[in-house]
Amino acid sequence: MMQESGTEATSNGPANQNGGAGAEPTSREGRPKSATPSVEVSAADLLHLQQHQALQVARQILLQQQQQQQQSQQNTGRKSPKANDKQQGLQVPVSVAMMTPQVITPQQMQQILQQQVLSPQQLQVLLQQQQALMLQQQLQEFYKKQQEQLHLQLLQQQQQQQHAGSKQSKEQVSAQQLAFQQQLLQVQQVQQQHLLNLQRQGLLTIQPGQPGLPMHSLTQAMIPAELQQLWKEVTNAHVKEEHNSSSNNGHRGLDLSSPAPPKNPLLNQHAPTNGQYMSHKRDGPTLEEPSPHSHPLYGHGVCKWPGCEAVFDDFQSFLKHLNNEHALDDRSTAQCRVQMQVVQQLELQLAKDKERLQAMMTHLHVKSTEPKATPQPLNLVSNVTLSKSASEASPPLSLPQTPTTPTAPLTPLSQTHSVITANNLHNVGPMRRRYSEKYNMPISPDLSQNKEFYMNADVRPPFTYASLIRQAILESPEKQLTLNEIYNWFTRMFAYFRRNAATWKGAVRTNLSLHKCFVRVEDECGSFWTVDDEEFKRGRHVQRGRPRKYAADENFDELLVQSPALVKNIQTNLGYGPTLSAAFQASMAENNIPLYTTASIGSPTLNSLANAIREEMNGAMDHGNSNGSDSSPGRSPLPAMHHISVKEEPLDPDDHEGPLSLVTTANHSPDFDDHRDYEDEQGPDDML
DNA sequence: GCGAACTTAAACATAG
DNA sequence: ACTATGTTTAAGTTCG
Repeated sequence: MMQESGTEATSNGPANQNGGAGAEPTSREGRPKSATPSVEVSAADLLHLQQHQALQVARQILLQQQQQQQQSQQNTGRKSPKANDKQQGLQVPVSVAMMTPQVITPQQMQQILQQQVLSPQQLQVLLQQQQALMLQQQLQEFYKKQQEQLHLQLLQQQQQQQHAGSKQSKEQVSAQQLAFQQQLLQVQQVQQQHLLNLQRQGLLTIQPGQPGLPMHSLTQAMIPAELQQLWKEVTNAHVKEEHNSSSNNGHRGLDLSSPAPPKNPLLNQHAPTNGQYMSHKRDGPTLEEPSPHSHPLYGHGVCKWPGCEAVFDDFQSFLKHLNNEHALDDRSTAQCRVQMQVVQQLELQLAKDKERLQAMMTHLHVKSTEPKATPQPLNLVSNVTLSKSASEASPPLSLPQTPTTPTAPLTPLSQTHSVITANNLHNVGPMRRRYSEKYNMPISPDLSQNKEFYMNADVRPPFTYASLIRQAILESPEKQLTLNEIYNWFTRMFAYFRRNAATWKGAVRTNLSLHKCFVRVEDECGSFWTVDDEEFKRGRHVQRGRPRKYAADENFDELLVQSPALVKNIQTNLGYGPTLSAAFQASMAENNIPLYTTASIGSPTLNSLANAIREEMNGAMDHGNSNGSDSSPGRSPLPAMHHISVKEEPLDPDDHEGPLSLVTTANHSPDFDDHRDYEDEQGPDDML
C-alpha cells in the first residue's frame, strides 16, 4: 500500500486512486450528475444578472435623459457635465458585476485533464462551464461598449435637444429613439446569443413549466416586462418632453430603419399586456406542436411578433391582431429589418462557433496525428483482419474500440469516422477489447504504426498488460528489463500511463508475477524480467485454481514458498545473470522457434540494432520519471551464450506447437522450474 | 448464463 | 522504518 503511494501518488492526487481503468465504474455511476445542478443554477443566475444589468443600463439612461431634459428645460443652453460624469460613474458597477465568476486557468485545466480525476462527462460539463464563463466575459466587454455607445449617444441627443430647443422635430426624437432601441436590441441580441449558447451546451435545461426561460421565442423572452415598461417610460418621456404634442399617440411609432413618419410607439402596444407577461413566461417552452392553429408568430396564446406580447384567447383573434397591428407598414417593415439583423447576428455567431468547433476538431485530430502520416491507431478489430489477411492495403483508420461502445461496428470503420469525438476520445477505459499475442495478434504492428499516437494521446492502449510488458521486454536490446525499466517503457511509450499512474504499476507487477511467460532472473546487480515467448504463445497466463499459497500441507507450503527463491538462487548461483535473458531470446530465435509475432524476434540482430537506435532516440526524450535508460547499467551486454541449452519439456501436455521449450540448464529439478506449473502440468503430487 | 481472460485492489513478504 | 519489488488472492468486468 505504502509503496504505491510513495512512488505514484506523487504525480497524482488522491482523487486519482481510481484512475485508469478504475475510473470507469466511477464514471458510470453518474458522477457528472452531481455537477449538473450547480451549472444550471449558475446559468440561470447569469441570465438573470444580465437581464438585470440591461435594465440597469436602460434605467440609468432613462434617468439621465430625464435629468438632462429637466436641466435643458430649466437652463436652456447650459450643459451639465457634472451630471454626465456622475452617471458615467454609475455605469461602472454594471460591468464590474460581471467579473465575479472565475474562469479556470489553463494550468488548472491542464492539471485536471492530466489527473483525469474527472469523468468524460464531467470534463464536458467543465468545458461547457468554461465556455459559458468566457461568453459571459465577452458579454461583459460588449456591455461595456454598449454603455459607452449609449452614453455618447445620449450626449449627442442632449446636445441636439439643447441646441434645437423646443423646435426639435418629431423625426429627430424618433431617430433618437430608433438608435436607442437599436442599442437595446443589440444588447438583447447578445443575450439571446448567450442564451442560445447555453442551451446548445446543455447548460440550460428548460423544463416544461419552468418559469422565466421560454426558448421558443428568444426575442420576446428576452424582453422582460420591466424593460418594456422602461420602453414605455422612455417613449412617454419623449412624448412628454414634446409637450404631448402628438395627438395620435397610438400611432407614433419607431421606424427603425427609415425616416418615414413615426407611427405609434412600439411598446405602447404591449403596455396593456405587461400585466400578463409573467403568465406568458410561465408558459415555459413553446415548442410548436403541429396544430391547425399553429403559426410561427403565435405561441401559447401570445403574439410572438418582436416586441409584441399581446395575449389572445383564440387563434382567430390573434390572426385579426396580426393583420391589424402587424400589417405591412413602415413599422412592421422596420421591425422585420431588425429581426433580420438579429437573425444575421445569430447566424454570424453560429458560423463563428461552427468555425471554432471545426478548429477544435481539427486540432484534436492533428494532435493525434501530427508527426507522421499514421495518425490514428489502427482499428484493433480491423487490425486483426489485417493480420489475418495480411494483404490489405491502406488500413482503415479509427480509434480503438472502447468499452463504452460495444455496439460499434466491428468491421473496419470508414475514414469519415476518423474524427475524434468526445466519446471515443475520453471513454477509453480499461484495456478492453484487448488482444494478446496468444491469439496470433501481435501488438507490434499496431504499436509501431501508432506509436506517435500513443505517445501523445491520452488514450489507453488496447493491449493487455501482459502484451505490453512483453513488448517492452522484447524491444529492449537485451530482451530483459528491470521492473523500473518496464515502468519507464510504459510511461515513455504511452501518454496514458504518464498521466494515469495510479494503478497500472501494481498491475504490471501483478502481471509479471501472474503470467508464466514472464521469467524473473536475478544477478548480483538486481533482478530483471524476461519473456518466455512460448509460454506467452500458449496463453497460459494466470494460473487459476492454483492451491493457495498457505495450504494445509506444510511440505507443500514450504515448496511453494521456497520455489521463487529457489529459482532465484539457482540462477544467481550459476552466474547466468543478465546473460540469461538475452541468450534465452537469441537461442529462441536461432533455433527457429516458430515465433509468430514480431520481427523483433525473427531478426534479432536487426531488431537489436533498431532497438538500440530507438533507445538512443527515446533517451533524448525520456522524461524525468525515467531515472535513466531502459538498459540496465550494471548488466553486460550479451556475454557468451553458454549455460543455455534447449531441452525437451515433456511435462507440458499442452505443448504441441513448439517442440522445444527453453529452460536453463541449471541443475534444478523440473519441479522447481516454475512452481506455478505444477498443478496444471504435473499436479501437486508430482512435486512431493 | 457460464467460464476464461483480464484488471484492480489489497495483503503480505522480502530485500536494500 | 521506509521503499521498491514481488507474490498471492479475491473480486469485478468484459467477452466469446
